[in-house]
Order: sequence, then structure tokens, then C-alpha cells
Amino acid sequence: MTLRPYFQDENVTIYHGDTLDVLPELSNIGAVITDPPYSSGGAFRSDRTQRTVAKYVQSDTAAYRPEFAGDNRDQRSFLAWASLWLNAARRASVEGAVLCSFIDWRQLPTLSDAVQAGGWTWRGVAVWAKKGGRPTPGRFTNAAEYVVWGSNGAMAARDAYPPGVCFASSPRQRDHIAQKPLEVMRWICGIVPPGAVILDPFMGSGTTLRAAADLGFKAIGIEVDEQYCEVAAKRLAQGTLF
Amino acid sequence: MTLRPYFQDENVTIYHGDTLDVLPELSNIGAVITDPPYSSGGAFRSDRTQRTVAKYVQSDTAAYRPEFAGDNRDQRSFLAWASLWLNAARRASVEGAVLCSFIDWRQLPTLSDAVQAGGWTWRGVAVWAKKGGRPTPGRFTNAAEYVVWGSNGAMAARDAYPPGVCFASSPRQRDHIAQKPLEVMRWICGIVPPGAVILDPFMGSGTTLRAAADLGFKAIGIEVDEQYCEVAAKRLAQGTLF
DNA sequence: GCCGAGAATGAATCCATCC
DNA sequence: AGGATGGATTCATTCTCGG
Repeated sequence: MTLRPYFQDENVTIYHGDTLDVLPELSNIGAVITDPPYSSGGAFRSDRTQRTVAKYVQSDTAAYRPEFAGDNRDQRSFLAWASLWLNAARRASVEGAVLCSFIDWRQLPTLSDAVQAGGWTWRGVAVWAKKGGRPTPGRFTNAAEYVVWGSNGAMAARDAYPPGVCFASSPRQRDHIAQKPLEVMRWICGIVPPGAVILDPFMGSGTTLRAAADLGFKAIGIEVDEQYCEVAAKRLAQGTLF
Repeated sequence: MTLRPYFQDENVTIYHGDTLDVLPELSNIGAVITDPPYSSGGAFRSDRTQRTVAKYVQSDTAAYRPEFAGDNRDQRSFLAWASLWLNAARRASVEGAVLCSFIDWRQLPTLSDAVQAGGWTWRGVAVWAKKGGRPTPGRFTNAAEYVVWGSNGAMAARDAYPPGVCFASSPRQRDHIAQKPLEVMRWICGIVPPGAVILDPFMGSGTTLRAAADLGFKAIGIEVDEQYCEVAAKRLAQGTLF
């Protein structure tokens, strides 16, 4: 297979395609930072298999945001699939590479299993504590997302001390339902060794690449949905910061 | 078996004994709030089986704090044991009772399994974000503990909206290595329906009972180690707040 | 420019209906 | 009976707008 980038400049490369097809073609990755589909959202299977907009977007008046793919797996299938891409991403990575994957509370245990099944050493959990968040009567407000992180074997010592918890609001203006704040992705990049190539196998609107490029890293993104490839390419070409 | 309290006043009862022996004698519990031994503290069995003081206390000049029991289980054994006490605690609980158990990142997935194996409905994860925390070079600072929470069947609706993240420092002065801040236990009590009896099956130095009593709840504590029964009884008798 | 009031929004959850 | 659908609910934070 020969890969042709959807977009490329001196720092950033975007591939349009399924992650499991593209990953085997890559190598020399120093850090995998990503926000995969959670396949979450509700106690019942019928809730989880809704469209992503129905599951995750509450307001009718919210600006239109398109669906995203791959968010309808059941628990066992999510584990198997996550183990696959995590293993493929590790094989593309150098010894000592870092992995950071976002997840919600419901899939955190399953993802931690998948990380280890994929051959990574699980090293901890970091927390994005959201300001705001939707309250539910009589329950704890669901106000955090989690970053399961680890490494491909031993990690080199390094003089950096990224905090374990980041307080930040969801971005007001978004191209993707699950878009992360730039501030949060910059925080995660604090774990990356200088000079490492950063890979996001579920690029979405490209916040990881934007943060990586801003911080002087080279970065590669993979995205299955062409409309998000376009959004990300525009964002990176324009240097839009939000 | 007849239970004789180690300590009792109008709001609080302490039983000295193994939780698995005492729980079958209890009933009418409205909330289980506890901080069990994590059996964590290292990637290897030889790390986990150190004495608790060696594992968790780094400073030589720290005031002497006694060992605590039940912290040496491996992963599978932890799951089996946690499922046992969680099930026993649920059997002592009323329909709709709430469960909150502290845990660290390493055992969070296992505890979430045990909660469900014990018959509780898993409803989420709340976060205690610690101020400070010990930085490690090149890693995310391990600066959070987690509260796996759920209920015994359906929960009654209630007009309360406890936050999902609590930001608080570890107590300066501690009688127990794993002692939680009173502020954190008060926060957790925000999920408890008015009038519920609160149970802590791993009482330790009694912070849960102290917070519960301060907020007007009746509370029951179980502790296997007599010296902690004494510490907690003193704390509750004196009304010491820290 | 600053401040205060009003409005919008969030990877949500539950439950009654409908098929 | 069980899956799918749709509506109601909630508050901290942030944004907008006017004075």
C-alpha cells in the first residue's frame, strides 16, 4: 500500500482513511495522543446505538455539528477494536514512546485493559476536570474526562513535570461534537519528549495536531471522515486558534 | 453472633472486627461511604507486599503512623475480596442506597468490576483532585483519587447536585496514612439522602463518621484494628475537626 | 472600558411511549 | 417483551449585550 497524504505541510501530515489500514504503514512515532470514539452514552444498548448527535448534543439551537463514525460498539467489541488499534499504534512507535488516550468514566476500565492488551505499559490516569458540565438531580455531576496513559516499554528520564489534573472549559465554538480545548491538548503534549513525532489516529477536527504544531512538534493525523480531514486541513493551514 | 459496639453515642456506633464478620449483622443502611485498603502501591508483588509505612510514607521525618491491615492482596484476590464485602454491604442496605468507595487509578478498573459483581448499579466516578501531590520526572503527577459510586437499584430523585470534582489538600495532621480530608468526606456526604444511616466498613481513623455526624447523619463504622477504633472513638467523643 | 443582567450550553440521564 | 424514540430536567460557566 502506498499512502498519499490528504494534506501536508512542513510539520503536519493528514491521512484520510481507516486507522487500522493506515497505522501499519507508519513508523518512528514518538507519541500517540488521541481521543477515540467512546462508544458510550447511556445505560442501555438502545441509548448507546443512537446517532452521535442525538446522544451528545442537547440543545436544538446549537450550531449544526455533523455526526462522527465508530461510536456504536458494544463493550466486548470496543475492547477488541481498541486492543487492535492500540497494538498497531505501538508497532508504529519507537521504544519508549508515550501513549495518551482520552476516555469517559464508563469505558475507562475497558480502555485500561485494551492499553495493556495492545502491549503498552499502563502508567496512570490523568484528569481533565471540566468547568460547567451538566447536572443530574441526586447524582454527582459528570464533570471529568480521563486520559489513560502509558509507554512502549521503559521511558527515558526527562526534566518535565506535567500536572495530573487540568481544569478547563469545553470550547464554545466547535466543529466536532467531542472537540477538546486547545489548552487541554497543549497540557497533554507536556508529556512528549522533545523532537518526538506525535500521532493522532482519530484526528477529528485536528486539535491534537494544532497543539502539537504550535509547540514545535511534527505531527501526523489519521481520520476516516473526509469532511473532518477538510476541517482539520483548513484549521492547520490558517493557524486558527480555538 | 451478638454484636457489641466498641463505641456508641446517640449518632455514631463503632464495631471492632473484620468487616466480613460484622456486615451480615447490620441492616437498614442508606449509604455506604468508605476508603478500603487499595492493595496498590507498585507494579510488582514485592512492592505491594511491603509494609504500608514503607510503601506510602516517603519522608523519614513524618510523624510515626501505625501500619494498617488488609493491603497486600494481588489483583484477582482484591477483586474477589472486594466483591464479597460489596455484596455483604449491599445486603445490609435498603433499596436505593448509595455506595461511594475511594480508590486509586491502579485499582479503579478492578473496583468498578467488583462493585457490579457485588450487585450494585455502577453510576459513575467522582474525582478528588489533590492540591500538591508528588511530581515524578517525565510523568503526569499522580494528583487524584477516585470515587467509584453507584446505588442499590433505582435511586429516588432528590434535589441535590453534588459536584463531580472536589479540589482539596491532604490533611497536614494525620492519624492514618490514607486519612482523607474532612472536606472531602463532607463533599461525598452530599450524595446521601436526608435521614439515611451511613456505613463505613473500613473506618480507619473515622473521618467518614466525623463528617457524617457533623452533617446530622447517623453513622456506623467497622474497623479491624483496635488502635484505630480507639483513635476514632476519641475523635468522635471530642468533636475534633481536622 | 467595566459591570451586571440575561441567555445559551454541555461526549447526560431517566422514563414514558410507541412499535 | 424488548428495543427504539423523544421529551423533560438541571446548574455552573461563559458569552452577549446594554448602560
